[in-house]
Amino acid sequence: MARTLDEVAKHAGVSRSTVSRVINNHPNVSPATRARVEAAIEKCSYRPHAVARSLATNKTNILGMVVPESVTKLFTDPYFPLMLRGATEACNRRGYHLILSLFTASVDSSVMHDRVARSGYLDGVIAANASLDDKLIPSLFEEGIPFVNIGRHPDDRVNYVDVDNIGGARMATEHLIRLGHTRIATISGPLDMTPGQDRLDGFREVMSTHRLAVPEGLVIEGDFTEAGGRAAMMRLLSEGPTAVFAASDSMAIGAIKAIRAAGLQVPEDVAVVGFDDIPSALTVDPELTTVRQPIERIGQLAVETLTNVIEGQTTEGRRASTQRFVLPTELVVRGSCGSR
Amino acid sequence: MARTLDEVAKHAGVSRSTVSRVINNHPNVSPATRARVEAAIEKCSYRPHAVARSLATNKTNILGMVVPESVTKLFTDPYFPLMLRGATEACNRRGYHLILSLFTASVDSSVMHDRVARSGYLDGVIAANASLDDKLIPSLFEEGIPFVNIGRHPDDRVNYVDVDNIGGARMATEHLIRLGHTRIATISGPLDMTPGQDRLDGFREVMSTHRLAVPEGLVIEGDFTEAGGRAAMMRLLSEGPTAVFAASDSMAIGAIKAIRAAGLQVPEDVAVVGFDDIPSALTVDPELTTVRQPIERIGQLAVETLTNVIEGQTTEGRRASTQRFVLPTELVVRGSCGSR
DNA sequence: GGTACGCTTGGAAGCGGTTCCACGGAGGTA
DNA sequence: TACCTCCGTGGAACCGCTTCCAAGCGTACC
Repeated sequence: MARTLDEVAKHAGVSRSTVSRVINNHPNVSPATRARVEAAIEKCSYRPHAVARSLATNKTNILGMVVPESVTKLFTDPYFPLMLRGATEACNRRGYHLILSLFTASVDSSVMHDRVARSGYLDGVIAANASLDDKLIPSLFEEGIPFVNIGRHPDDRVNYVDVDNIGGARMATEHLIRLGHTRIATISGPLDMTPGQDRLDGFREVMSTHRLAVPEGLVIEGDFTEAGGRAAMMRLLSEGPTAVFAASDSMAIGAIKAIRAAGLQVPEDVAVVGFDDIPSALTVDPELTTVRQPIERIGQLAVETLTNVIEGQTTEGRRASTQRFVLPTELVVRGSCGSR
Repeated sequence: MARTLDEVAKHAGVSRSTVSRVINNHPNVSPATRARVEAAIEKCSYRPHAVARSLATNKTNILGMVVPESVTKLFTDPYFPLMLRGATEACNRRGYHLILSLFTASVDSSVMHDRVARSGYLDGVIAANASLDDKLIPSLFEEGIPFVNIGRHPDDRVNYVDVDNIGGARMATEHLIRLGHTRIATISGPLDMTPGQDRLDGFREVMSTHRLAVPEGLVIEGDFTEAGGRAAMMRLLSEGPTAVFAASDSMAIGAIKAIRAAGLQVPEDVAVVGFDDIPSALTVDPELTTVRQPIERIGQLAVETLTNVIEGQTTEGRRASTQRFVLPTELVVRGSCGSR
């Protein structure tokens, strides 16, 4: 029941410095002393006081996962739990804790920024899809807190982990074209978020390569939610597309419902392709053709990258170069595009 | 850019005790001094060092949300993000941080227990649906860490927040009986989890009240997942039920797919009722009749209860009585039960 | 046999706050 | 006027750990 180093030291008949050395695996402790101290630690069932240790070392082993307000409303999308599970898994392996901060309307965002950037508890921060103009990133720079963004960022000091959104959108669009569609609509993500932009860019690029027109009316900006996808699809239907590429599975599911509600069939009348490959892509009928991104891996990689940065910073002294990763995406063909 | 109390004190021409008093709103500071100190704080854009403060006060303002391994695999179910969003929202309002711990197979659970119960960082812990025999709860008692469980717990020292699972199951079952069904099957949750038990109990109770038989073959234990629900339903079909009560929406969705795969119709051949009212209850066709539980509110209430316990403990000196809350559930009738 | 070096170990000074205690001065009462 | 009280403030101890520094000792080499 000993709670402090001193008590353990007394039990072992050594000084508290020595106990500290044993705990931290310093090399210069004689085997005999080490054994004695370890026995005392065991006997006292002693655990070091993490806060005191943090104060002395200036390291907490706590990371922050920050979800900006613009993204908090999407938090129920299966994307987040999956990403979080990857992140916590990596934290477990690396011996870090993860503080989850969702920006909510109930608290002023400047207060939240302070709590994240200046709490003093965080060794580093993962920004979950901070949009390009989010004030979070400047405030992290200002406080000098190491961080990794999920999603690309133009500032070349920003470490990030992203998926190949453009490539994924290309594959989806190519696939629809290959199936013979020429009048293809798209429901994009929010265009102030990089995945929204990139998936639209990939779509436009392929359409243009194939010299297919993309009239104004065939592009509608969605919000990544099912309701948004449904609403967008209702408007698109009047334009008579034979296929639609939705920039998220949730929106694709909404689109399918809108198509059905209009008395049309998927994929016979309108083919649908989504993006993400969330579990409900298999729930919907017909099963959704979609672009799979390695969501759980993103969370893992973000944590791994961040901890590398943190630890490299202290051991190497100088700041290593910016870390950036782009993970591949993959087309998963199922029933909603009508290819079988 | 002052980082310490001393620097601020120097700027203001006072001692660091006085600065500390200003920051903590101690009454005995003259208005003039207070103003001078506040100006200095502002000018230095000083923030107290949270870790140092925690060491001195023995309070971190950090809560832990612990998800046992048995539950981590369910983490992608929309239940968790919703509950988490409620919890983080309450944390934001109350000025706490939330550390999220998912027990994962990659790290030994005894290590995880230590990291939760003995990290020294946590003022309190929320156990997310710890099963009755989970070793987490004893180890929290042992360490004397205040905690709240989500889900009832028989130990009468345990604070908990739960929903009326029994009542919800009763409503669902009553509804099916009211529609004329007599051969009603159920896919229960895991019976080592209290929601699994309670929803089954509510079902059995109503069936027995109405003197309806529940042969062995009409009760199958599921695992709260869609795949589990599907597998369970495939077995149930050979028993020829006309209705099924699934103890979670995910399982209900799986059941619907199994029913369809067998060439039958929902609700014409088999009526289906779920539990939870997750968003995809509206995605599935037909929309799912289900029992709504206030998921986000559970997370909020858990945090509120926990912080009350923590703060009551320090201010009142003596431990207040056990805190327990059971939130009501509500039947939401949609298409899958055939009532319209 | 003496010196130098290296390995162990203990002591003490932090890390950046909070808080107890004591002290000086002002105000109130006898 | 003398004494007591209370308020505002500074000093110092303390929270529990890490780590620098110095000292003691044994060994090896000259």
